[in-house]
Amino acid sequence: MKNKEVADILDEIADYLEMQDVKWKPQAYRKAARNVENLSESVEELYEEEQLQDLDGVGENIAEKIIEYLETGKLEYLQELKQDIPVDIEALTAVEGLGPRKVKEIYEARKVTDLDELEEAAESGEIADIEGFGEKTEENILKHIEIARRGQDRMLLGKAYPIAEELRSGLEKSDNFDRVKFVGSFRRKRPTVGDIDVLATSNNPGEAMEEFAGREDVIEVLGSGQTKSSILISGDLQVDLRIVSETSFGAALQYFTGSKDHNVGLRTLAVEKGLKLNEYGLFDSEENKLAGETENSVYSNLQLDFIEPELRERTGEIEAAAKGKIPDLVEKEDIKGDLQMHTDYSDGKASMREMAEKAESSGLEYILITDHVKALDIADGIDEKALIKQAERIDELNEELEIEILKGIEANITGEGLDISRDKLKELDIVLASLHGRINSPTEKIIKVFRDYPVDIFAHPLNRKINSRKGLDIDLDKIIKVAAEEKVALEINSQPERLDLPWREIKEYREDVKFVVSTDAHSAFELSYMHLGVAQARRGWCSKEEVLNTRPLEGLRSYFE
DNA sequence: GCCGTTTTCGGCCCGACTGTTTTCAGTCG
Repeated sequence: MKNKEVADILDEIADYLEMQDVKWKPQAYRKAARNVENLSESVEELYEEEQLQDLDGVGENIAEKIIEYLETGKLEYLQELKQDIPVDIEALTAVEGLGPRKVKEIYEARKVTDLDELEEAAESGEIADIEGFGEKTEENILKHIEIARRGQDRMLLGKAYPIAEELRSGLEKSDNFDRVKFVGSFRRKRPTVGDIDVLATSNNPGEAMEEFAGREDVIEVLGSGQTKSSILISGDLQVDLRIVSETSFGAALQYFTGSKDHNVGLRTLAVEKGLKLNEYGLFDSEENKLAGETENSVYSNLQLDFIEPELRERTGEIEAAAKGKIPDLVEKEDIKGDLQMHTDYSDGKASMREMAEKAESSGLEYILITDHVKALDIADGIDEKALIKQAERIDELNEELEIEILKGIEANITGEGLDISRDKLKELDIVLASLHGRINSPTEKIIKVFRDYPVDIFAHPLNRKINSRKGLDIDLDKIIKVAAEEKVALEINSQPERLDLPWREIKEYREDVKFVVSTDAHSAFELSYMHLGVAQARRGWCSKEEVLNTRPLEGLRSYFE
């Protein structure tokens, strides 16, 4: 899968063209880059099937360049562009406030090509002297160069959540704020967020902005105006606040939630209908406002069903909404049980009782205990003897507690099969299998395990870790075909750094296979991650029917039998 | 460079904010 790689190349071309003040081409390259990046299949596949030009924004020229890069690993055109202005464009534009044009001017005036040279030039006062630059720009460069150097990863959604909630409760308590809503990728529940966007209404915009910029956790105020402010809070997390009027709150909510591509699609549709859509509302050709107070009114006036924020990624949601084909998405309240968690029998921190009581208090009807098998060296696993003891303990707790505790295990897919015997598995209610290390020909091994063992759930299928580990290179088409035949459900793992199966794959396969959403909790607190997994199921267009643990216990059992 | 049931040529999103300017360009989202 070289989608990200190809997208980066196209973005780099756009940067260089922008430096040279070329018109329109940069946008064309960026559009193509976004569409390659957002592909659900691999760009290599499109190339092999000679379908690159079917992609919106990819014409003859860009297709040729993609082909050259895929075939040779290089791109002559980009090399040439680089020769004219040999700078590390990616690193330099990562400095807040520096874009391609300024990078070019700094290069031409001071021969700065990378972050070290930039720092040197700024420290010795050589930047402020460049025409069009000044003291402030130089200061800002010095202030932001360290952040650029750290090459910040986007923050995990699960990590941003508590920060965002605290922020919201603070703003909601204040008299300066009336309505407070999250927008942007946080509202769309993308697995990672670049910043947190907040939309608000206020009777006192000036004071509201002042209060926002004066918060205790503010490290730096990046900008502050009448309607828009940006701050940097602890952990290098940027928070943007926009204050809008009550009458256009819905339109602003729609606009700032994005995604950008979704909005482009909506605006195009508006234009086709002779209307105009912006962050202030939906207008007809005489500038009469047709909608804007609520988000719903914007969609309904475009003759569209309401589109949930999680779906707004331009993967066909606008077309579906026009035909009334948006699925009724699964909700966290639909979830009746949690089918992966670890206890102090293996590497979990809490006892079974603690886990069960916490799950019960959050309204679940059943849980599945899935400690690791001992053979797995990454965790302090459970052996067969302890498994018997655990089963007895589960029986005891089931006598005592309302919630039903099911017996399970997370078995490891090894080179030879599973690291636990078939006989042992038969004594369990539900069996999870997963991959941890790397093995040779994983696709075949996984399929063999599905065929040979009574596996019910394939846990965290790609075994990816966001920002640190790429997913396994496995053939999901083949695996899911067998999973469907053997009634193996695919897990949507709710751990913030996993969120695996990822949403694009969920969307692609949701008609072929069933899913379960589980927390994989290793502590009682982590049981609260369920909403993160549900959000990814929603991003994957899943309805309640496609998620097995929305069923009451009997329904779940009957599926796996 | 891409795209088109109004076009194969002429459009391509645009407003807020900052810093540097005396009216605007660059950046960001």
